[in-house]
Amino acid sequence: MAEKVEVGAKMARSYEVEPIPPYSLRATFTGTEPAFPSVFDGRCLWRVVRASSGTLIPLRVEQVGPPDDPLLLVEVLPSSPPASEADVEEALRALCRFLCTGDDLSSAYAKMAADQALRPILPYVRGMMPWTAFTPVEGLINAIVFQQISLRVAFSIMERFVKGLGEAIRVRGRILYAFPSLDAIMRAGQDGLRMLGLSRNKASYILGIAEALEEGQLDLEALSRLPAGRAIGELTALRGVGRWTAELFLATGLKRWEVVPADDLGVRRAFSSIYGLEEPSGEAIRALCSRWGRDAWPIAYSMLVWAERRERLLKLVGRGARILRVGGPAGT
DNA sequence: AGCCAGGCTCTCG
DNA sequence: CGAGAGCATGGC
Repeated sequence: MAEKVEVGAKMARSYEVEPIPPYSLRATFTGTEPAFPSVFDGRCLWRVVRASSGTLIPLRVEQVGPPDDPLLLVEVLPSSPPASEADVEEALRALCRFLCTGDDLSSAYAKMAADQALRPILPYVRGMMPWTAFTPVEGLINAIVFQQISLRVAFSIMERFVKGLGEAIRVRGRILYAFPSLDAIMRAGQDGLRMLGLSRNKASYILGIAEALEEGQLDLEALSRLPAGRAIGELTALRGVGRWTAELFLATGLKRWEVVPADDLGVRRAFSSIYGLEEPSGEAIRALCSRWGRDAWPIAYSMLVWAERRERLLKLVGRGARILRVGGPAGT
């Protein structure tokens, strides 16, 4: 321990990461924010990583190259205790997984280009990586918090949850938060969680999951090795986890991209408007996605973002000017 | 004001 | 079994 004190105490260390192009941090996070405590300020992504040693490691990431020749500058900000080499390596690995720097979307793009309805979307989503949770645990808790309520509300509750239970770190004149530990969540208990805006049900779901994780009855990483169907089965056995939650978790928490939360309201809206389907069922969407294999979630996510963005645009235009209608379902 | 929002569980018939 | 109520907060 002692010899590491002077190494990282004051000086920030920085690293370079070369993502697989095309890659755009800005396209990935503007309009589609990461869940708190990951923060994107328009230029940099800020995040505190909890290493398995327990050390909290604050990171700052900035993209310096263009999407087709991308380079990420990662700064390991000073912390106390200072991060060891092993801590830093672990933090960088987690960061790259989160940022999808090693994920090649070229086959997803090829499939979109070959699809009449998706080809026009492609230029708008190139370089945007699928929304991802920083860790599996975070992904599962996010998915539970996101149930039913609007994204706006869900994000604000996540922020209260993290600020209420996660460690705060002051760095570069900013306050960053670590995602709450399982201990902190369990200490908060039912009442503590409810105070943060969670419903009775969601508070108890999250407590149940935290306990199962702590006692080793639940191993989220182990689900990575199961076929998707079996993983969904294991997950839905948990109280508070239905099919939607299990699928969203697999796609965003474990990056099982052959899985799409097909019953999701936003996904259904996207498939409806882009393919001109009327109230498509989850099964209809699954059928369409199944031919995309592991590109299913990146493609569905692209559709989701584009449809949402277009909706917002139409709403905006609708207020002032005349609408020039382009494509979409023949709605009356 | 009241309803809906990126669901799930519990209850009841 | 299928249908319905209740739930947290924020926006419209």
